[in-house]
Amino acid sequence: MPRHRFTDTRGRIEGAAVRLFVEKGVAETTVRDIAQAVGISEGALYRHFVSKEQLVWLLFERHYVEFAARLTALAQAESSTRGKLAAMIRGFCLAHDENPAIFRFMLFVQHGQLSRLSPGMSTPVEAVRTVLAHGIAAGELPQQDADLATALVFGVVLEPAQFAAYGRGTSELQSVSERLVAAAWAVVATV
Amino acid sequence: MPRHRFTDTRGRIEGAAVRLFVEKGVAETTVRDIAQAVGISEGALYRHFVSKEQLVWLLFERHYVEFAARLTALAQAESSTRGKLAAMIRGFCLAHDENPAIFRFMLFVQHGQLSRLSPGMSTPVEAVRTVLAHGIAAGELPQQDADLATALVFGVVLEPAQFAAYGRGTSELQSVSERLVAAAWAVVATV
Amino acid sequence: MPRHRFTDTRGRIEGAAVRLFVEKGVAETTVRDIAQAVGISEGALYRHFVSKEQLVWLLFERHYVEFAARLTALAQAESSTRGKLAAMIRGFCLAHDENPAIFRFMLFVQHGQLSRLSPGMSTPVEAVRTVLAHGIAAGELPQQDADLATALVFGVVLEPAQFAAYGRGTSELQSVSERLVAAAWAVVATV
Amino acid sequence: MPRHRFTDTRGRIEGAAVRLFVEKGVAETTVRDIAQAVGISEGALYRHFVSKEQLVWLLFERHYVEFAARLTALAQAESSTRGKLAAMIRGFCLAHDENPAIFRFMLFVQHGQLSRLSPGMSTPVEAVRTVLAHGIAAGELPQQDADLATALVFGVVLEPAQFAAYGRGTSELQSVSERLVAAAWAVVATV
DNA sequence: GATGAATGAGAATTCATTCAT
DNA sequence: GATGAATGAATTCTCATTCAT
Repeated sequence: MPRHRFTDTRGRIEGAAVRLFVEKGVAETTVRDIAQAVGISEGALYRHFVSKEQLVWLLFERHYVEFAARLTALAQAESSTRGKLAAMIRGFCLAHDENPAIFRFMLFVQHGQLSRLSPGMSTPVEAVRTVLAHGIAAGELPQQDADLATALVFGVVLEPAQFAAYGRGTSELQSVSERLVAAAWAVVATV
Repeated sequence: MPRHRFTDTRGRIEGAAVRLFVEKGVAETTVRDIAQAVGISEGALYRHFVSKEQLVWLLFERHYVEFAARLTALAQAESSTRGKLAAMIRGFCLAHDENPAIFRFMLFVQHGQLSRLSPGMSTPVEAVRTVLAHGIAAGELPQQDADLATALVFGVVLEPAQFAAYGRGTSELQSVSERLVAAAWAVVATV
Repeated sequence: MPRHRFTDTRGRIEGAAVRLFVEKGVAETTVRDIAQAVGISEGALYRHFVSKEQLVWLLFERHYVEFAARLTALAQAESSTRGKLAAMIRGFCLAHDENPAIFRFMLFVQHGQLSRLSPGMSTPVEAVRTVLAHGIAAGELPQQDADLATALVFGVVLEPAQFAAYGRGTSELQSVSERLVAAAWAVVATV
Repeated sequence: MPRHRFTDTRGRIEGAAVRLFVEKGVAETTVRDIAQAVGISEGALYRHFVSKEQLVWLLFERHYVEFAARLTALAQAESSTRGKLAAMIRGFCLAHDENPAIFRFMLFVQHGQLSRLSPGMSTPVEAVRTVLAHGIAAGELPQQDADLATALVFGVVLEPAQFAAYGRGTSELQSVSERLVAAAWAVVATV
């Protein structure tokens, strides 16, 4: 029975950490920053996390894997390549708007975490690439390099998110999700 | 203009710094790392740069401004919006292939520097946005939000560069530049 | 006298502490280490001991005093100096083999504690020294410095224990106790 | 050219460290303690040593190996086992009196460094054991376990050193070296 | 211009101890 | 008696920067 049954210190640490990592960068965020944001001592953090490094990795890995699964599920609910791609793009927009900090942390701030992913692990990149590669093989998309196609789709959805973070354009993506769906399709259908 | 024709310590510092900043991140690169890469002492670095911060800023600002000017010049040499955009995309690819480290440093690594740009300063973003806004005003492009259009164009060119950096797809962009030109056009012409 | 016949948490703490102190050193053993070894929480330890320091002192002092008394009793049961010394050496060997961890803790690990002993307190060193000093005074041993003689006797019995701890020679001392008796006698009889 | 050509900061750090390690123990000596004793900042220490751990190891290993070589050389200059042993005992006494702090650090304070010695490395223990084993094989000493004989010889010389450190008996060993030589011989000749 | 030892302000981490439950 | 989160002081170590030579 925790001292404060309803405080959820661990969750508050995670929230503060993601927010600070996005705001200032991982290296620029000190353990003290996080502790102060949560309102606990620095030492207390170490009851919940082994190290700052582990905290970064945990946050990244969990959200990255969850988001990959989410994208995959969205794609599987559709039958056509176009439908799958559209569903995924909308999934990106939704995820961004639900929690822009986590979205940005996972997709921009990574801080070298990508190289720690174990080879077989499913990632958002793999999720999108799988759909596109199948679409190309099935003739639903023109013949093209699947990696490049994947990069273009990611660019179409990530760069508006990046712009949003810098105050250019809308701060939420769902209002432009159909535009992004159209752009993503255009980019892979037009070779 | 090198200080000493054959040593050009300053240039070697800049080169090593950009490379290390891109490889490991700015915060993760120590002054000692840079000095060792160049083969000089740490103290000697301060003959050439006031501080690490100033070095980062100098590198960023110079290349960012130069690149903006380059893009603007490329656009001005063309008359149609389509021509201008195509020229700029090819300019992106060329700049990337000339020096991927500088390209990445300027467009990915530097985010902390963006806020230091003085308001009126011309940037790559402004260069592209200007062309697109004119195209929209002139009816050469469908009515749309210029910021979003700019983001999409940037996504189309930056994400393949990002993928290249992670070893996905080609390492140079010029081989796919016409594909990127087509994608960029598709993304702004298809609303 | 155990507090609870079947749990005896206090005894288990003491046992685990001695073992860990010997294995890793006092400073290197954390309260958490001890608590984990016993299977209780860190806080619970403080129900039984005021502080880590007090635990160390308690363990040391109790065993040190007990062992001194034991040696004295063994000596008193003999009449000749040779008999007294032999009995004490056998007592060392027996004590070592009964519980090598306590033996080592008391005689090797504790050096910081020695200075806390109150001046008049009887110690193993005093026990041996008393016997030797009497033997010298009574002419049963050649004239010599009693402190040095005591040191030599201790060396003869402690160093084999030290070697045993490092896996050199036998792990128990009783199998060589007569050899040690002979060596101890040789060392004080041969000047 | 060092800033202070004649300051020998590194040597002063080593001296202060050995002294403090012996006085207070390795774990109880902080990097700050050492820095203050030398009169430099904590950070400055790290220009000379990679870590506290490395400093401990360096000090231990260097002196341990040197002392082993010294003992071996002393033994080799003699022909009989008795002569070799006597020379080594005198070598122990000399080394102790030259620098009691280093002697104690190397032979008592070790702090787990012993386990880091590479298997083939020559040590003081090996030096003594080799002489004794040869003496036994050559019939110059009675048949006996060489490890136990080595332990006894070490006990005869180390325990007086230990007593000296605690203020019992003489503070220097050379005044009793012939007594220790006799004791050492008695201990291995009397089985 | 160059060197590299030295500084001093943190940074991450550890740990004995406390205390609300 | 027991729990384990929390504290706060210390500890090891890092690093941009300075400066005597």
